[in-house]
Order: sequence, then C-alpha cells, then structure tokens
Amino acid sequence: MKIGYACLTIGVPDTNFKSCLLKNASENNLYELIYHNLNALENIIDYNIQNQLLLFRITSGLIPFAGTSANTLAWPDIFADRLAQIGEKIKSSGMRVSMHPGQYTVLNSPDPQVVKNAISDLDYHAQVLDSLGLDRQHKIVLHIGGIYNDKVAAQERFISNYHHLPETVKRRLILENDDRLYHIGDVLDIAARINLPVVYDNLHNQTNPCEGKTDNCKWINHCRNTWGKKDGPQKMHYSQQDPQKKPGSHSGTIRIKEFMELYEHLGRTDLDIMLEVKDKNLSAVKCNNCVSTAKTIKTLETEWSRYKYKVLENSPSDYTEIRTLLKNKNQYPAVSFYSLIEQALQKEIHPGQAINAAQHIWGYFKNTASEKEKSSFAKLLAEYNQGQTRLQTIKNFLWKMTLKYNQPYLRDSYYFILSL
DNA sequence: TGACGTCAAGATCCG
DNA sequence: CGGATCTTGACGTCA
Repeated sequence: MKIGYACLTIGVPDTNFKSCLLKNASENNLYELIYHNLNALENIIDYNIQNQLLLFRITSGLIPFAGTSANTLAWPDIFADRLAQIGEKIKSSGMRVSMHPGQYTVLNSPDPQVVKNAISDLDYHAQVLDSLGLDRQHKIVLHIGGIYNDKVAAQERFISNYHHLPETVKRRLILENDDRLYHIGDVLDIAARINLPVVYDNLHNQTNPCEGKTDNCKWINHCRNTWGKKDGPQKMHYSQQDPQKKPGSHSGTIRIKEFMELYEHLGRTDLDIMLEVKDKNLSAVKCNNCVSTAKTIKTLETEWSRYKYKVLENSPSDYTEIRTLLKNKNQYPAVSFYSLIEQALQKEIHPGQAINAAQHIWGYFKNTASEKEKSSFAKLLAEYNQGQTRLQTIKNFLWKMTLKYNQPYLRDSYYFILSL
C-alpha cells in the first residue's frame, strides 16, 4: 500500500510552483516558469523519496498553459533531458505518480470547442507522464463532466468522445465519482462500457451517494474489479469533511483515528490511497507512519521534533503528555501520538502560551543575537502582550533569525508553517 | 450573473 | 521600501 498526497508540499524549501497571467505568457516567460517548476518538482520528488512517500499527484500547473494556444513552446523537446532525469528518480525509487485535470476539463460537453480543449488538455497530461518515461500504471484521473438536462445523452457523449482520444491518453485514463453529478454507480456503469479503472472518492460519495449507500468498503471492493494487471494496484481518493465548512470541503489534516477505522475495516493493503487534505505531505507522513508495522519510536521522535513547538504553543498539557508517551523506547504508539497532536492543534492559542513557545525558539538565538535583535524581540513580545502586534509578526521575526543563524532544527519545525 | 474550487499573481494598503 | 493583506484570474457548468 502506498499513501500519497496531491500536487503541493508544505514546509519543504524550494518546492513552490509559479504561473503567470494569460497576457504575460510570452515564450521567454514560459520558458523561465517551466525551468523553475521542473526544479520544484524534482525537489518534491527528492523530499518524497527521503520520507518514503511513494505516491504523488503532479500538479496540472507544471507547464503553464500547456495544451492551449497560449503555449506554443515545444516544451517536451526543450526540457526532454530534465523530464527524463526526474522520471528516472521516480522510477528507481518505485514511486507512483498521477495527474488530475480539474473540474474545467470536460470531455462530454455539447460544445465542440470545449471538447477539443479537453482532449488537448488530456493530451498534455499524457505528454508529461510520457516525457517522464513512466509506464501506464501512472494514471490520469478524470471526472465524467456535465449533464446538460439529459444525463443519458451526456453519458453517451462521454463514451463516444472517449473513443476519439489518442491511445497515449486512453491507456492512462481512470474515472472518478464527483461530488454533485455522477455518483459511483454512474461511473462504474460508464467505466464498464469502455473498460476503464475506477477511482473511488469517499468524500464525494458522502455528498453524492449512490442510492444512499455510504459503505466505503463495499464500493472500494466493487471498484477493485475494474483494475487490470497492466493498470497497477487499485487507487482510491481519501479525504475527510472539514467540520467548520460546507459539505465536501477537505479537512485541514487527516484525523488519524477515522482513517485507521477505514484502514482496518478494509482489511486489505493491495491498493494505493491518495489523500486530499490541506496539510498535504504532513498527513501523508502521518498515515504512512500509522499503517507501518516496521517502524520504531525513532520515527515518532523525528516527527515530534517538527511538531513540538507548535504543540507547546497550543497546549502545554498535551506537550507534556506526548513527552511522557515517547519515554518508553520499546513501543511504537503512532496513533496515540498523532491523536494527541491533533487534539493540541485544535485548541485555541492563549497569548501566554504563545509567548512561552516563542521564548523556547528564542533560546536558540539568545546568546548569538545582536543587541538590536534582542531589543527587537523584547519589543515584539511586549507589543503582542498588549494586543498591538500579531503573533504572526513574532513568528516572521523568528523565522528570519532561523535562516540568518542557520538553525536546521528550527528550519524544519512546523511551528512556522501551521497557522491554525 | 454569481457560485463553485484552487492556487499564485497582481494590486493595494500600511508602517 | 518591504511586508502584510486583499482581489483577481483561469477554467466550464449549473442554479
């Protein structure tokens, strides 16, 4: 079982993607953007390998405006070597990647121009994966599209347009249930007629269930049969509802107990799970660590080193409890560990605790900081105490100090990137 | 015509 | 001037 995340990282240096407005999409500009984005992608792949994250979705924004008339750059040729290099890392590490055109790529539109654009966009996605030198187990995920007042006709149009796709796309295409129009039953019907694998999305099935059936395991096992040997292991999308937001909104982090319930109820590990969640790689590492049986307390200690100051800021009592939990070096209490972190991060930050955590961070600098920096920090704390400065300002200051005085331990801390 | 979703660019505001 | 915060853009469908 591989567990992965989609498109972006948090807290990993030099992994941001760039884009531009349509009006600025000159060849020169596009060249620079692609050059930058391929470096970012390679840095993400490196990070994934280091952290044993072997499932990943590549962002559709990798090549800005690819597949549209705004980008006439021969990017597959120009960047052939770079793409091949990155592909080698993916292959040699055993990583599986995918791509997922968004809700605006609609293959079954009654408008021929929209269909043409969709085909061109799918072709672009296939070109990326082909240029990376990856086989057909590296998939392209697509939704069915719109209904246009006639669902039957719309489904027929999807199938007929599918047949017009180039082989490079067909061999990678897999279909996903969406949160509004085509539920998992619809998608299974369509997929059966054109022999495509189906990706089950649990949250989409919650907001758009098939015949009111929300038994995840049932649908997952149903979809299993759509996956052929050449397609690689079955894939599914997993996400959780953000309780604060409207139905269908992804949660900030994967609540680990809820995830483990599904994992254990499933009782099989011959499938890959793509997480869709705001904290991206953080949840992927979390879930990975919790399903792994081969890890030791050392893994959790490394994770703790990243979370600890953030936990201290939100909840000193949970901080103490986690430290106690990690004292027994012969156990591997991963789920308890992450549950306590989740509990801590849900708590409201009290100013006194925030100052305490900031002072812990400051401890790394108090002997080396200049007089000016010392007085700046003191001033910020005092202002924050009186409600005149935001906590974020203090954190920005400490982040600058972290880079200036090169403190790797702090540089990797989630204290700086988890804002909730 | 606005909402939907997602991200970063671009614009604007502030000290 | 630099940094923080707000608005816009790019896509297509549906209410």
